[in-house]
Amino acid sequence: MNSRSTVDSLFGAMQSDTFDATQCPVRNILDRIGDKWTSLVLVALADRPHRFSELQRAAPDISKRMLTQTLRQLERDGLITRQVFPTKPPAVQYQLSPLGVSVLEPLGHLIDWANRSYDQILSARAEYDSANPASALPVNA
Amino acid sequence: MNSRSTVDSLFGAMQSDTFDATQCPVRNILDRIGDKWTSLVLVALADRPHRFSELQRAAPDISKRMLTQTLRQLERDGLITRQVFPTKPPAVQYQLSPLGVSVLEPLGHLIDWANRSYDQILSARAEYDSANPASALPVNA
DNA sequence: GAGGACAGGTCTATAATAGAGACCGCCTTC
DNA sequence: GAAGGCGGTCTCTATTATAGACCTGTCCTC
Repeated sequence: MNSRSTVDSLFGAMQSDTFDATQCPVRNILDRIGDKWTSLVLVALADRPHRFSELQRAAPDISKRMLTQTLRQLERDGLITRQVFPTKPPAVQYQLSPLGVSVLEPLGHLIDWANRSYDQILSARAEYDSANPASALPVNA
Repeated sequence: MNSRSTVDSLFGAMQSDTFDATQCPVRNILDRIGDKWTSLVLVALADRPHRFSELQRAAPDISKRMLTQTLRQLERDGLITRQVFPTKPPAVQYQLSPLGVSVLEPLGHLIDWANRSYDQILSARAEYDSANPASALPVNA
């Protein structure tokens, strides 16, 4: 039933019938990139290495717990490195690894698209909401 | 390899001090792109328009509820269109809008990166986990 | 040598979210 | 007239995120 005509070479693997979506590399990674804080941290670190509390200040609405978790995941995935300096008050520096740097380029494309398209999306939302006034997202209501 | 200057200009706005992260277009959109099902749906629709149940079959582990919700959001954001055909059993067709098509390119870059980097990430994870055996992610434990 | 400030976290309790799966009205097919 | 597909919605429960208190140090000041 499922048309397995794989037109696009990029998406082909994701569209084949035998594809096991539950252990998809792409989904695995998109889940990480897309979560609420990861990309923010990556962008902050794109500029220069940051200490823990610098990152906290850069994104004031992230809780310590979430920041720790995000950083751990990124470290585990090899996108950032964590360096502890045994200075007077021990300092911890996070910085992008080469792999982490390499994600900035595709991420940058997406950010660029987001910026370019934001207006369109906002007006699409406004239009949708005015067309569906009472039940914008009935599933959630 | 990586055009650092481009990155800087792209991320500049996100790095400024006055930047209000809570209503950041990019985060807004990344949250959507990055959520568990959105990109999967987009990729499926990249091939051709799909009906509701076709999408369900394409991603067997998505529940109807989540699929509905994902589609509503995408429709609201103007990335896909929803067309109801009053046929014998009424059919609903979802397809990408021009805006939806336009996101495929940056998304494709990211997917491409994910595929290329997956091995590195896996081995980074393995290394991390063997270096931190008991407490891979203590925050969650 | 007590008190406070900071760093870099961890722990707990609660709110929000995702997910499974039952249900529904309508139609067609057996 | 029973069964099954379509395109959903609804309810209930498990998972996850978030806020915010707490903790272990090391300074520094008094």
